[in-house]
Amino acid sequence: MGVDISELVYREQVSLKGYENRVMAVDAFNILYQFLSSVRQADGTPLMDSRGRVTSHLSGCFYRNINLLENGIRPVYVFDGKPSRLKANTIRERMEVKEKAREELEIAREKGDLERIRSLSARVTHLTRDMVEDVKQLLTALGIPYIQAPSEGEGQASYMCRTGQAYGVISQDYDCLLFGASRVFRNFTTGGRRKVPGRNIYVPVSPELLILEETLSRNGISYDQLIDIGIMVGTDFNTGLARVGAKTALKLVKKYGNIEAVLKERGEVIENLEEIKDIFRKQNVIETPPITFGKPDAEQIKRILCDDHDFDPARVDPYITLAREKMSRNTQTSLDGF
DNA sequence: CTCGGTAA
DNA sequence: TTACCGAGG
Repeated sequence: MGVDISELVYREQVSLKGYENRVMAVDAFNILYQFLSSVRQADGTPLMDSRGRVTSHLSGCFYRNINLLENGIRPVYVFDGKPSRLKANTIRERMEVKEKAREELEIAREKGDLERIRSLSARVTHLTRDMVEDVKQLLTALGIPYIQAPSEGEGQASYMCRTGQAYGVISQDYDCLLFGASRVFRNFTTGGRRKVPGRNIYVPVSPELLILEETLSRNGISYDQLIDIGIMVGTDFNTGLARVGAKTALKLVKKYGNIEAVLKERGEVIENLEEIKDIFRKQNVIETPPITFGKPDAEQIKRILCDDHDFDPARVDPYITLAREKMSRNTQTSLDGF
């Protein structure tokens, strides 16, 4: 998924504390896919309401936002728009992988292999229009703004970070660095551990902050060279060079200066090279999207979660109260600042 | 994923 | 307090 340059990226372990009143651009599709694949029962079934509609995304979105708000963070969700034509291959490959997983899931169900059923169920998840709509409504009810990106959500979120409209981007993907995001937060959650798939063991997971400038300076490369490295390794918009990982790509770029020189030296070609670079450098974005925070609307939240999707009010209510208090306090302090 | 009761 | 684990919808 995305570009794998993790070996080259400078990162720091952080916590959710210490980012009060910071605007964070959330890569919405990225986080929603996480919820869809992870918020499940032991047998792989997602959470559903009484009408059989999936609610995993709503559950994840609600609790995650409560946590962010509780820590004084101001999230802005950024949704994907129309993908670049160069992403067609990646999209088709993902569909094929899902189709294969669907077939394997049938077999696993027949065998009753629970662990396998669970991991395959996570892989076949698909984000529907309705789910996206559900989340947008919930965000509005929570007073959290969202932006519809013209094209790549990561590109829009990264642009907002690069231009200081957001402090950082919340995403699992390293692509954001190629899009120029100065700070990327991964695993930005409260949960301290994650289950290893297929094994009954857990590994500690804590939020980490990826820093673009440090990544560039410590590797002795420019931003353009980082993009070159990403393209050599492979992105959503191109297949990388055979047997070239992040470390090799770094060596090659440092030796020859840029990707064009590397390709010439090796007698290789990458189709649409300039267009791919432009996707990262000259993003198709809304330059100054409106960002307005509101107060959580208890009635709307309860209508969406409890009335429409069977959430237990006893579980929802206390968090609405918490969010409302927190949001009004934040509004107060930001007003005091002026 | 996240919550919350229970065990250590 | 912290770790674990079943349930949430």
